[in-house]
Amino acid sequence: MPEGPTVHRYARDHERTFARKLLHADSPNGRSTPVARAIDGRRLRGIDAIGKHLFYIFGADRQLHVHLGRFGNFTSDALPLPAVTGILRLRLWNTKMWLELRGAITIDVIDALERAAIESRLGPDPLRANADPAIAYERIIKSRSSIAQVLMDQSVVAGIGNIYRSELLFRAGIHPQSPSRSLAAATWRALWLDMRRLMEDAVERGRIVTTDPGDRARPKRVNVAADDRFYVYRRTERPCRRCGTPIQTAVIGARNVFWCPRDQPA
DNA sequence: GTGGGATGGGCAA
DNA sequence: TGCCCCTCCCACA
Repeated sequence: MPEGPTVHRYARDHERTFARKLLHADSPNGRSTPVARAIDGRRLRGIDAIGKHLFYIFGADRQLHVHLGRFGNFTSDALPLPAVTGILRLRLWNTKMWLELRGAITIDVIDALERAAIESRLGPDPLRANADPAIAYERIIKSRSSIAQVLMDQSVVAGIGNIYRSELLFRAGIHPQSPSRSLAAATWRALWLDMRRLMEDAVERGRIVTTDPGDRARPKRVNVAADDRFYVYRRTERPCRRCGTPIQTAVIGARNVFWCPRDQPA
């Protein structure tokens, strides 16, 4: 269940393990057999991650496009291939390692034109060096939606998901229902820097942590709500880590958003 | 055993 | 806005 950093982390790991090598591919559940055939026996040249999209490049016009959706995930380990369990859409392997892909919403082989069309729909990705936050800001101040709605829009910022929107707004002290178009330029610059830092940190750690060290003294981890990785995400009715006020929740953009009514006043 | 959710997104209306 | 697809897991019986 990935946001941008999870996807970038996969790209980095898979690049190290599988790039520049000949790969084999199959689709144990049969659903992606045409895709497996299109890449089986070919050399993986490199991998690009843009927002939540992954492109495994076997040639300019032969790119494996993966979007994990809400449920997709990869697992990887050393050969031999394990016995197939569950619904296994696509499996890749080289002479040393294997990779399993499950639950993805998109598994396709596309050409350069199709890739360009996908990229054209995405806003700047804070995890990419050439990302221009000014492009996102233009869209933010034109929108008539709430800031929580707009932050989830992949054509505004690519890679932000439901955890980050709640956590970023808490860290910035912004109420999720604030109008997007009233966001000050300086506030946006600070928000961009904060998201880039948090997302880069998540790529390094391999997990999302949005709390600052002083706010997560308790090491034990029982469930998400008790987990001290987050300030507000899925902590409904629990006391705010900063001020003790019960965390509120509401559905914005068909997803639950969480906030502290005291630290993020309307 | 089952139902409801869950870190997405595309599409029709 | 609502519906549908993707799959797994856990609280609750």
